[in-house]
Amino acid sequence: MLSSNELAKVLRDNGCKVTPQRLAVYEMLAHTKEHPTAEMIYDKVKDKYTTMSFATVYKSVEIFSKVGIVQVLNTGEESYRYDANVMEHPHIRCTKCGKVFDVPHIEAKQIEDMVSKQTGFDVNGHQFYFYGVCPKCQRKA
Amino acid sequence: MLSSNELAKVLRDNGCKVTPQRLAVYEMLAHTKEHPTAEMIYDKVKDKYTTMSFATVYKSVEIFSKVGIVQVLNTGEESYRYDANVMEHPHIRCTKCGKVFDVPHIEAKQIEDMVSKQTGFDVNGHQFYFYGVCPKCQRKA
DNA sequence: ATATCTGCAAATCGTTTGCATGGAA
DNA sequence: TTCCATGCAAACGATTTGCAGATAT
Repeated sequence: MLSSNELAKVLRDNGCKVTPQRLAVYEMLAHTKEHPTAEMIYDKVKDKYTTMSFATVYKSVEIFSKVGIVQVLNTGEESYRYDANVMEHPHIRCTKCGKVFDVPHIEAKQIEDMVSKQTGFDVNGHQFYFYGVCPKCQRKA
Repeated sequence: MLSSNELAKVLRDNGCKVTPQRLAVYEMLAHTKEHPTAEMIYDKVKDKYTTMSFATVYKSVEIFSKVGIVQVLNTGEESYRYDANVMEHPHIRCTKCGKVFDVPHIEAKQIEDMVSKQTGFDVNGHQFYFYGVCPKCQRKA
């Protein structure tokens, strides 16, 4: 979660220009907890920047991902989701309503160490996805 | 991992016909550890059944997945991978060569319980993906 | 006999790319 | 002024679908 100034600095430090579109895309990501897809970002940002295009959304999140200020999620759906919280943390998707939530915390270091021992891999990352029915959908049933 | 007879029974019990193509696709999946993509399945099975089509591969794995004898993996790549081992188990992908391997075992029950308490979800599944460099690629470097 | 399956080709959908114009430095 | 970015439209790649002919039961 960077402020606009911090974001601008990161972009410039990486030889990228600071544009209103990029600010808007990052802003949207920093202010949501819904782990939006490219389409959700586009729909939201288009309200303010009516000329916004899908291409710009994709190009923006690609840069953000490359410079390490946004992470890309793939929860097994058709489309990617994006998260401005770059701390590795588990996610859980409701199989009824499709919403994706954060899971507070899991001490993954030990687990990675164990996996490294078991497989001989030099482990440098992971993604944990859980699936189930969210509290709201449980109440509906 | 079902025998041909067991597979035939499962298919018939679900109102599906037993065809040579379906047997071949399942056979291929049951005899590999490489967690193949649809393309890898197609390439392999085409050697024996020269008329095999992509459509049939996709339709076959969809049925297998629906009746619960194949699981679909999504390790964050462009394409899905398929696994005839339906036991929930973690996978690890080498970021150099792209190969996907099984991770022996993690006691996930406790972790799911913890996630359930933290989120209020009725948790009924998970996918754990690890990323790193495999032993072979480490030696090359 | 009849419902299902195969396999081709066309369609779809998310994502990427080429390129002319526009904007940041 | 000089790149780099935007945004349209076309391209792309994995997957899905429609449908006519073939096959399992």
